[in-house]
Amino acid sequence: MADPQDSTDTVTADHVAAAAGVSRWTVARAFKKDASISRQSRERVIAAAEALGYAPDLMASSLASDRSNLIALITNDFNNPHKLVLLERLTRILWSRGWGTLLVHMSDSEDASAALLAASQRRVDAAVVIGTRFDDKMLETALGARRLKKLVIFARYSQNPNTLTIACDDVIAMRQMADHLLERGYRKPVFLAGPDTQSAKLHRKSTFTEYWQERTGTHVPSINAAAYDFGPAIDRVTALLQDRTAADRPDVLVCENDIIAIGAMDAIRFRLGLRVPQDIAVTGFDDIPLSSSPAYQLTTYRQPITAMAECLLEVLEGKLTHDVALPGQFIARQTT
Amino acid sequence: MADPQDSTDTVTADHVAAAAGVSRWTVARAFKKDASISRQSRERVIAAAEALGYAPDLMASSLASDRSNLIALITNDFNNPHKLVLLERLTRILWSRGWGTLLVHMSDSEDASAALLAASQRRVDAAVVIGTRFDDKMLETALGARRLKKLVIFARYSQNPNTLTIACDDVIAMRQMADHLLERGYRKPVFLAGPDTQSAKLHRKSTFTEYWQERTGTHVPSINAAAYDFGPAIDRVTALLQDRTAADRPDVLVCENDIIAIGAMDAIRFRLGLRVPQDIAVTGFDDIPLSSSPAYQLTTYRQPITAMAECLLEVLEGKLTHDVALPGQFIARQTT
DNA sequence: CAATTATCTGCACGCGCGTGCAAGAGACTT
DNA sequence: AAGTCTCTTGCACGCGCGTGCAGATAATTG
Repeated sequence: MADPQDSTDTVTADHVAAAAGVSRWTVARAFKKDASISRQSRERVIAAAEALGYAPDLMASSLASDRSNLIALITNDFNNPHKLVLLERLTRILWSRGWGTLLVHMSDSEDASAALLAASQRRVDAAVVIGTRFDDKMLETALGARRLKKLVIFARYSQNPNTLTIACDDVIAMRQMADHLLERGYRKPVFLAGPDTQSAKLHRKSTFTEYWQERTGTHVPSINAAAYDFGPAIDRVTALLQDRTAADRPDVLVCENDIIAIGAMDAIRFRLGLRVPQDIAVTGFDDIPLSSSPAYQLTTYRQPITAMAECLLEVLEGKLTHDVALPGQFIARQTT
Repeated sequence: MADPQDSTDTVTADHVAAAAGVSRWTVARAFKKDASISRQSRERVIAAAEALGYAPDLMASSLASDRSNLIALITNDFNNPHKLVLLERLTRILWSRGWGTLLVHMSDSEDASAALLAASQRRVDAAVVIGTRFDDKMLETALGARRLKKLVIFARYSQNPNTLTIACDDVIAMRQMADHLLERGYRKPVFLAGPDTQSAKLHRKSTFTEYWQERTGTHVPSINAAAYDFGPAIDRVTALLQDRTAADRPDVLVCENDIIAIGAMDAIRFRLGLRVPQDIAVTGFDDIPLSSSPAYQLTTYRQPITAMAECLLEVLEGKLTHDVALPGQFIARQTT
């Protein structure tokens, strides 16, 4: 056993053990919940630890066990402010339960494998892909090349059987949205989606169009913005509407998310000089902070992020092993 | 030495060593830049590693050396979309150079110590406090209680001598802003700052007011929003302006950052029914994506984030040991 | 060709802690 | 009081790799 009295500045469990008059392993037990240790030993150890400023080294702990308590948060879509909300909620909740979060950027599917590799080199217990645009090929890469204990798709759907999906229930959401629009008298919607991905399932679009068809017997045309960002949305909506007469226009733009909806509103107001909702109504999805600002007042749907994060915790703890889709909250504002 | 032939699925350097017919240490050298190793051994090792799917375990590596190549990114202000830009840039650049980024949430200065503790328990090589609101007391806690090898304040100023500051040069920026406003004929500015922190130096405000005083001999009144968010900014600006006559109003609101400026614009337009810039001009700081949208077209100042991130790398590599303030880029749009 | 130098390789030891087991200390029964 | 059970504690070993040095090999020189 190393001499705990030496003059290095790092305090290890050995130092605390010596100070408390117990063995190193008892020190470890004092810091472990539900460990078999007497109350008085634990108190003595904790007191000694505080006096010395000791805290267990999680890195060494990870090496010895094989849990790192580290989660890789993987995202590539940094244009959408909603990501900030998701990141905030996830990091806060995960850290409070003892999980560390490694933020990983993944711009294209080429460096997806690099990102996953880097994460696995740090022994992450799970990788969480956050509501991002990706194709299933990328997921295959992720699951194949490197052993990742778990891969969770958060706030998005995946049809890959080896992943776990935690998302908002888009079916409930979009039906509620459609009901709301029908009730308000809208009859000619156009669906504005993000970029056309190969395989990530666009539940929102398919649910809305199918349900609308079912209720009204009419087809819903759809268009795509080149990216999940307001700029491309502005361009696409301007292109769609600029040469149309009032009779020829859709009466509502149903957008896949808020950031695109905001682009759509900007196009309607500033490029075409029309009014929302009098000339064209708009709906979004996510309820980003900006959507409640007086400039937009967007009718949208809020994802149950906190509940989703709680689910993630259960998945990480192994208590939950199946996909989850949770209902969120419809929010009617001034754009419909 | 453990038998490399056993059936566990984790591939260690021992397995690769056996496959390549060299020792474990030669394997390590093959993965280390500038290591003393012959070209052919390196090639043989790399080939064997690829065949086996080996990648060095960074966690074990951290334990053995005492560099973790991990950086804690600490932030508390998740309302400002600018944070997303900063996070994106930092994670991308840091990961590409081999640093991992741990995202840490720090809501109040109470759990600041918890956050720093958690980070130090993971042996981070440095903590980077990102452009966040904080007081120096919190920094003291951070530096005192836990050994952190380095503490870098990013995109913000600190007067604590034990930290390193990497920021945009607010003095150059705000003088340029003032010159621009004077040139356009504005004479009655009000400065809109964020919440009043005890000690974080508000360079932007003091620079602007002092320089304005110097050039015009007139005093610049200033007000504070309750948070760095558009909601509180709307309230504060509405309160400031609602009962004033045109003659009694400021002619320009100089805002500490874009998100506050956007709140100010919303207040001017939607609460007071006035026009920007005809009735009141507005300026911001940061050039967040929304500022270039047709709805705002905000005159602002872009921080040199990439250059700042490069500086951070040099600090992490120990090549740079003093504070840095870099000039950004003034961007004139339609709000002045 | 021997001697010198430059280049490359192997190894003992340790980083700080977890796992699983076995021994010790009490508490309780008959 | 001896035996049984429960609670608590100590320990050998290993997690995968880095450090610093010494020995081995190759390259160079006179």
